[in-house]
Amino acid sequence: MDLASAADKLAELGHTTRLSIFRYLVKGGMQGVPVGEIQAALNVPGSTLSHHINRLVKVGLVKQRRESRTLYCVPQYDALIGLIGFLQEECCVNQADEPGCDDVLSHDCDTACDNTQINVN
Amino acid sequence: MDLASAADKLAELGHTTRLSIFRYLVKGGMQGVPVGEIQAALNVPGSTLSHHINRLVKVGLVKQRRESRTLYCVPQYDALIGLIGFLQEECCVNQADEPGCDDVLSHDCDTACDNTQINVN
DNA sequence: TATATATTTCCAGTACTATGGAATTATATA
DNA sequence: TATATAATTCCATAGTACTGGAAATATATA
Repeated sequence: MDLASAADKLAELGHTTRLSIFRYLVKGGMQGVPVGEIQAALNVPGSTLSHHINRLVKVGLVKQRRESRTLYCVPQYDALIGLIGFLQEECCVNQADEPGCDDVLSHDCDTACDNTQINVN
Repeated sequence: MDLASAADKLAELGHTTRLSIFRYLVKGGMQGVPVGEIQAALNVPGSTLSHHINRLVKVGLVKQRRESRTLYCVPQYDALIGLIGFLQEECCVNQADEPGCDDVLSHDCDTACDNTQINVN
């Protein structure tokens, strides 16, 4: 992922309502959640919600699937994974031979199988 | 990290100039980078740069240390790690017994020691 | 003290974002 | 066709962000 599209995604997630929407969609799973259910759960007026969902769709974090009158919103895991990957590779693992974030990020791996030293670089 | 402060950090990283600044600081390492060096490297007017750096400082992604006339900007890895952790835990690992992002995110761990099945939940 | 360097704060203009009621579109059903 | 449901688009208003020149602050040195 390039810097510009990473910034776009970060900006859209950088709003409490939209971040809440995305989190709710993830909890709902891959089959998707109807707009109306999000509206009831998060208590956001319809038009406001629609604007926010549209922004998430525009940057590829959410896709929509219509089933008769109901629009299902589906979180795009790949987009988020790509974003996390950008942050880890471009903004975390550190090119100056210093610890950076590697120690903390590889922590789960180390404790899960504490035999090999993993070099993330 | 709670949702509100995650959103704050995401919003500040969601701007190409600020994301470039943060990435440049990470490349520079933990000793920090003078404001003037960032200005020369990214070719941003001083006052504009100062505004952007201040926003990164306000949400805890950057700290500053003065050494005589020079202000060094230091990236705060912990803040970014916390943010990545929030995204992984709240928006990626999936509560509905579906694959979610786990398969992709645990890939490095699995290949590093392909003996145990790691349960991220 | 006068001057130079490093950076910020002040200020103002322009642009974009957020919000939500009202009207509209899409679809289903009586 | 008339009515109901699901969600969007239209529209206007208010607020916030972005930008950068000019003036101010902080510090060092001649």
